[in-house]
Amino acid sequence: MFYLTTAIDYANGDPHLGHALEKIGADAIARYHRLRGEDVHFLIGMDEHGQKVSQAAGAEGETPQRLVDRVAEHFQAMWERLAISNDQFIRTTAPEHRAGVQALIQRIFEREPDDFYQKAYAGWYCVGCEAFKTESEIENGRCVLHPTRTLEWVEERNWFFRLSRYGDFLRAHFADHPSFLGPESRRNEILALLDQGLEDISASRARLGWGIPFPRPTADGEPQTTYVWFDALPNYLTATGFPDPAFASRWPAQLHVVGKDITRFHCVIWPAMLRAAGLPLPARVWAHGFVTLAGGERFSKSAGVRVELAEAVERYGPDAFRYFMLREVPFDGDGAFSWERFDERYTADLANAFGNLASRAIAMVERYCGGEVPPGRPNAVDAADAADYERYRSAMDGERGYLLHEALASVWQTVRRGNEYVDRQAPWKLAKDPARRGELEEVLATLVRQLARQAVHLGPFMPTRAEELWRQLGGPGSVHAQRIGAQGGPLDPTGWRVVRGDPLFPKPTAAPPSPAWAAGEP
RNA sequence: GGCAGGGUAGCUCAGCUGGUUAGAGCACGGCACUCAUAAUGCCGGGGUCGCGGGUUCGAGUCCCGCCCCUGCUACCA
Repeated sequence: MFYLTTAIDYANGDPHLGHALEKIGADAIARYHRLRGEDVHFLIGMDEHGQKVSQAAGAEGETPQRLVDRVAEHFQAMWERLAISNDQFIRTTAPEHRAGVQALIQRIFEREPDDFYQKAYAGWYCVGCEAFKTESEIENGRCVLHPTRTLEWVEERNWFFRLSRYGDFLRAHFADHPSFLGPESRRNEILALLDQGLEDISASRARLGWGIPFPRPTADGEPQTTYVWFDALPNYLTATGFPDPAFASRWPAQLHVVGKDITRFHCVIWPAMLRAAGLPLPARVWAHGFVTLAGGERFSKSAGVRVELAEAVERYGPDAFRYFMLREVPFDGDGAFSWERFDERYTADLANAFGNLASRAIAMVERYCGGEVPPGRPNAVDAADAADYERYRSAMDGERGYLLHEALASVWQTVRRGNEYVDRQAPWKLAKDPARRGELEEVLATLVRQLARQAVHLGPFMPTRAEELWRQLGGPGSVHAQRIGAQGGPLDPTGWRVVRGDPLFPKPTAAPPSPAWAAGEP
């Protein structure tokens, strides 16, 4: 069982490029593991509690539940549009999640009663925000967001979780499991954090309205609401059905895909919570970077201008968008989005290099072989491709981390090789000489073998276009049903009947998007 | 401030434990070809390898100093 998750998205706005990058990347990983024949469970979801949600709802004159219902629909519609293949979609407002969170807390109370304790929390409280403010949120003694209001010094009693106890455990776990957190730079940051020592964290709040009731009241009798850490992070666990004993058939997760900004929560707080509950830890956490907007172009954050996700997806369709994001933004760091780069990549990589290679190969099989792929044996081209696919594999399976951009680059090495091979062999010349029929057939068979491999390996990245190529090649069944790795023998397309179709990636006809950028929130 | 990682062709980057004329892709110029979405292949122009010292027969690659950029330095989900 390969159980992987993405961070649950906070339901206070619609999905943007950043959300999409994470889901697309995780989807490629999930689909890759399915190609390897593994039993995959892929979880995505929404984080729907908290002050900001209830405030946003209040501002729009509706209930928090109605707001999150609407936002969740927007997210799910987008993931469907992007062909995200999640097996499950969890929402923290679901009754099952609520029950799971409370069960987890109870379990910690039972196993490690000393890990929860009550303490008066004191701090500057902003009535406008309905929340306590930290130093960084206070300027001149006033809340940055509500400078007209006066901050109140408020004390309330709530539950704390003894995170400080788990520093040694976490250090040891990191030492024993070098690949627990990647990439390396994030790992080093967390190790530095652990060396500083940990402080305890809030587990409940009294003034929090929109959330899961904390299972135990405090001594002053005030009902408590579960604070974010114990509400949001356990979604990965509650999604398995916990505390139903069957949860163990899926837990622990093999991989949490998260943004680099929340690695700390996933690599310190979450493991400590699980440890306290006596539950196994996830095998790995991968922290991806962010999509930035290219400076010096038409877009800039300072101008309050941003790229609309829907517009980017519609530009060349979901598959091309997925390709661009995962090729251009290294999955272990940041990368910029710009329409110019998007157009360049689309034209050079997808339309010219790859789409056209498929077009010319399929056209020649039709013209010279009546559409039936001639027999052929693996040759030097296959051997060279194999080396590229070995790099693809090591970039995808976590061996060196999750370097999706490198995997794509490896496939494009084979595309480059294919174009070079066609020109060198010049099958259109061979076709004019009946004596060279054998050579012609070998060349065309080689090309189709290459394309078939490319279709299979690009399936995780461009599921729809890969399937369309597979269909045009005359491959059996679905490209996504193919298996690579140990169980998969070399593909042999002999006898397939190719079907010329529309270009996989038609050349752009329209000019780049007009300056219709929307002035949004910065 | 502290810790960490970076500054290499117009753009995005590769250059492992120091060693022949510093590489790739895109973009740009020329040539070739015609199967193909006027696509592709080949050749080429283009870089004081952030700045200044030092070690060495020899440094983008090591050492010192400086400049600039990014991330982290815990209750925002």
